[in-house]
Amino acid sequence: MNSLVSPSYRPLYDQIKILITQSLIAGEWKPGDAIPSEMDLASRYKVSQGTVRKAIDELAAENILIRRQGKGTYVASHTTERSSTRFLRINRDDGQIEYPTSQFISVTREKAPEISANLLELRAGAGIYCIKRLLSYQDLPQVYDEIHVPATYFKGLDENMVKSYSGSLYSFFETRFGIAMIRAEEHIKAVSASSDVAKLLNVSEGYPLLQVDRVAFTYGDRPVEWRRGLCHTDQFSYVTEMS
Amino acid sequence: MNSLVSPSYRPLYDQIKILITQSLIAGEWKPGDAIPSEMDLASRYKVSQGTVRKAIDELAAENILIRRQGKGTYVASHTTERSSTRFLRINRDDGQIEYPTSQFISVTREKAPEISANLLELRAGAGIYCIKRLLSYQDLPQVYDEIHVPATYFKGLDENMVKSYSGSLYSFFETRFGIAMIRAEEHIKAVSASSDVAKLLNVSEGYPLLQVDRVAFTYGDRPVEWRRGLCHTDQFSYVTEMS
DNA sequence: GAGTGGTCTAGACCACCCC
DNA sequence: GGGTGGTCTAGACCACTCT
Repeated sequence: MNSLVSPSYRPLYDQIKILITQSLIAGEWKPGDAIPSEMDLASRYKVSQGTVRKAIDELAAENILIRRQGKGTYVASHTTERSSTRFLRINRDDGQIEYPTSQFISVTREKAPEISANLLELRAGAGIYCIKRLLSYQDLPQVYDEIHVPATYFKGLDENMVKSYSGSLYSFFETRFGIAMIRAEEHIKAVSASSDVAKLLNVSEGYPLLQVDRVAFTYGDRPVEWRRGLCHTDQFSYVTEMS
Repeated sequence: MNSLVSPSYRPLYDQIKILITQSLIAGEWKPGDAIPSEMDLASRYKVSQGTVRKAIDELAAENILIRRQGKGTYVASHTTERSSTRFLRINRDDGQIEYPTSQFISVTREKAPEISANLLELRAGAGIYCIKRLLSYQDLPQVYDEIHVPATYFKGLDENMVKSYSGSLYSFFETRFGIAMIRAEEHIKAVSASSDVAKLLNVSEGYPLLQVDRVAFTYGDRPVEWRRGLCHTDQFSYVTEMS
C-alpha cells in the first residue's frame, strides 16, 4: 500500500510481496490462475517457505490472492460467483439477496472532464470511454451509473462488446482488457435527483438520491476507473462495516 | 467473528484468541493497558510464542489490540488521538482535516422503539438512554445524531455527565462505563429533511440528507449502541474503502 | 543492557483435495 | 498416495524503546 515511503529497512517478505505483485502486473499469472506452490516460490526467491507464506498471507488479506487449502493459491477474479458482488454495497432492506440486472444506455468516447481526469491521474482532456447504465432489481430501476475509464487502457471498447457480455462489468474488464480491479475508494453524498435522472429512476425531480463516487484501482495502486452512481434508496441501503 | 459455527477442528491460536477475548470481556486488561508480553502469555497458556503471536496478529488486524514494537501490546482505546476518529467517516470535501465539536440537545430515558430494540437484541420496550446531539464543523451544524444505548449497561447516564466530559462519545463510554466499541455496521440512505431536523441543520425542509444508521458492538460481538445520524453533505462526504 | 515486538529459518505434522 | 495449504514448535537474530 505504501510503496512510496521507503523505510530504512524492508523485511524480506515485503520484498517478496513486491515481486509477486510485479508478476501480477506483468500478467505472468492472470485472474483465476493458480500461482506456484509456496515451496516452488520459496526456491524461486531463495527464501524459506515461511517467508513466502507471510507475503501470500498479506496479499490474501488484501483480497488480491485467494488461498484454498489442499488446492493452491489463486489470483482473485471478479469472474467467480463469490467475487462478483465484492464491490456491490447496495442491499435490499428486507434482507433478501438479489442480483441486479443491468441495462446499458450508451457507451461513448469523450474527453475526460476535470473531475474524473484528476482522480484517474490523466491530463485534462485525455480520452476516456463513458458508460451509462441502469441497474434494476425485479425490473425496477434503482441505480444510474456513469462510468469513466481511460481510453488508452480500454482500446476498442464499444457498446456491442459491453452489451453482448453476460456478467459483471469488472469481470468484463478483466476478461476483455486484462484489467483487474483490486481496491476502491468511495465518497458518498445525498443529492436531489436532476430531471434526467429522475425520469430514468422513475422518481420525481428533486427526490433525494444517494450519490456514490468511486475510484477503483488495479495492481500497483493505479487508478483505472471513476464512476458516479445515483441510487434510489427507499428499499435499499448502502451497507458497510468498520473496525 | 464466527464464534457460532463450531468447526470440527479448532486451531490452537484460535482458542488463544478466545481466551484473550474472555480476559478483555472480564476486564482483566482494560482499554489503554498493556497486556502481558508474548513470552508471558505463551507460558501462561502453555503454547509456543509463535502461536500466541498468531492470535495477537489477528486481534491486532481487527483493531482490538495494538502492537508497538519495543514496547508491548495494548488494548485498543478510543481515548487515544489516533483512535478517536476511527469510526468517523464524514470528511470535508476540500481535504482539510477538522474535528467536529458536539453540542448535546438532550439525554433522556425511554422505552426502546422497535427499530433499536431489534438491533440491540433487547425485548420490546426495554429501557434505553437516548442521546440527541449536533456535530458542528467551524460552528456550522452538519450532523444530527440520535443515539440509543441499553439502560442496563449504562446505568446512571445523564445529561451532566455527558456534557462535562471532553472527548469523543466512545471514549466517554469507555471511561465511565467500561464499554469499548470494537466494530460497527452502517446502513446508509438518502432522505428528505424533516422540519425539525431541517431547523437544527439550518437547511430547508425536504433537503436531501445522508441517513447513517449504525449498530456498534463490544467484545464478543455484543451490540450495545444504535444510532441514526442525519448529515448535511454539501461540503462533506461519507468516505469508505473496499477491497 | 534488558525487554519488547518483528523477522527468518527449518522441520514436523495435520487437514484438505484430487487422482 | 501425493500435493497443497494450515498449524505448531524451537531457536536465532534484528529493530525498537526505555532506563
